[in-house]
Amino acid sequence: MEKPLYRQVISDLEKRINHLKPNDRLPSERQLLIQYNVSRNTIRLALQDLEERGLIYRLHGKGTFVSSRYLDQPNIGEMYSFSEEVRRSGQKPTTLNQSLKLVEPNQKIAEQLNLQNAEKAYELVRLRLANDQPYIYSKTYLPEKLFPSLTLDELQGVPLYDVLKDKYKQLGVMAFEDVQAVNLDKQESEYLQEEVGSASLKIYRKTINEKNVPIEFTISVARGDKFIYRSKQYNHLL
Amino acid sequence: MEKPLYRQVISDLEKRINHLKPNDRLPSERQLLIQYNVSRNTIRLALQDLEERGLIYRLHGKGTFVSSRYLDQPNIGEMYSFSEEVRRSGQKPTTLNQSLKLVEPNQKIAEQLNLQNAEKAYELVRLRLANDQPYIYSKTYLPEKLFPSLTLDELQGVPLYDVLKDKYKQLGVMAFEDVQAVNLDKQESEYLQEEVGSASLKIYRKTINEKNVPIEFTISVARGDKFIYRSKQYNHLL
DNA sequence: GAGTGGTCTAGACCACGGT
DNA sequence: CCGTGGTCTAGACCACTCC
Repeated sequence: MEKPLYRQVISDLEKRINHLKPNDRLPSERQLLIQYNVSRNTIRLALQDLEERGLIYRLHGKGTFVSSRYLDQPNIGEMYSFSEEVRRSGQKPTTLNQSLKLVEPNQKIAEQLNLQNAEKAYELVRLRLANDQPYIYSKTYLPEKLFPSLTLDELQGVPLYDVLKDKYKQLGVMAFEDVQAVNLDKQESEYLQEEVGSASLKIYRKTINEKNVPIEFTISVARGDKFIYRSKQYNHLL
Repeated sequence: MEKPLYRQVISDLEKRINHLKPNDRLPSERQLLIQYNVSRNTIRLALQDLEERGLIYRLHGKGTFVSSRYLDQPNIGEMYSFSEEVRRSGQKPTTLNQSLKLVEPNQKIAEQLNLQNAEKAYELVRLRLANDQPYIYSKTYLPEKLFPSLTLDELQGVPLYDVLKDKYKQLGVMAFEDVQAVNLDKQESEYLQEEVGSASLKIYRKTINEKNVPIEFTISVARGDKFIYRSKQYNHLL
């Protein structure tokens, strides 16, 4: 059970790219298919992956080039880790796990997690602070099927993703996020210690594993005056 | 000069998806290649695009399915392709180019565009609408150095990025975006025909070319009740 | 076993950029 | 003109899911 060919090509090209400088040219697709002894389709699968992830860019009629990445903020475009971000900015992150309950998901959540009939989900409520000031209030839903007998205890002091990965062998490989501006309602304003009506960010995130199965769905509310959502977009349509 | 086959398949499949419900199953790839009379490769190119954009998901051995949406409202996303996104959701996009002026940039903008001393920048003010309703009010700054003698005329009816690319040979390969929630001030509320104080999204975008030179900086304000910012995050730790 | 998506081959022609 | 990436074909076998 070998790794797919195009995955091997990706790994090798990544190494080669690390030894190159931004805007250096890579060998042409026809040269690469000889070097790796694979078909052009396989080369293009690999290059497409590298392009999507922003390591290279291609110019029709000219060639394939190394992107100038890592030049600005290093963490954007990657999966978001609140604690790491806060620490990076020199502040102290705190996570208050407020409750963990097994619940009957409403229709919207069941849809997001692809739950059938009466399948249940854990609801984890958290409040996240930086330097003891509230930043984000969030509710995370986890399919019971994938995480049987989850307890609040095992989540204390450990990043959620680590528990999902190490204990339950569920690794998130991609996340879709929708960001919306909303005015805070009464309950949210109490948690975030901010006035009712203040602008804040509502973030919906669905994380999937390598088999495209949803492993987590989170709805967060973040203080608008303190929180900035950053992302990176690549060529494709530009 | 036809649209590529797989693009036509994408357009058609998007229409079909709009008439389906989340988690509905699409025909198999082998059924689709008969329906469209193309090769499997072409079908897979189309499906891959739809999957990347989060419209569908595929499960090995099971099939291809319609993704669930986070929110009920028709979602418009992706700053950099407003017109396409709007068209995609079956609405009519309009762009009102309100003014184009050569200005002395303030410090923040000069910083973002790497402008020296007295170098100037064009300020392009635009209002973007879907079905004649205002969605986004934006100010775009373009270095005069890169786009000498830009005129409002040449921007009419053409996507901005096309003009930058075709006439000035400036191709954006990457964009950094910061998204923040703000309460609308008086002027913004007039443009967007929304109440003062309503939550809205403020989006700062810097686009760079293949040489890592900033070619554009845009500050946008988008109606919070209509606009959703969508992005995808990867786990780079694999 | 039948049907699905995932990987892979060996060709072909087109569109674009530069000489 | 040649070399580049972009599109496309018609096959093949593998890995997974469900019955």
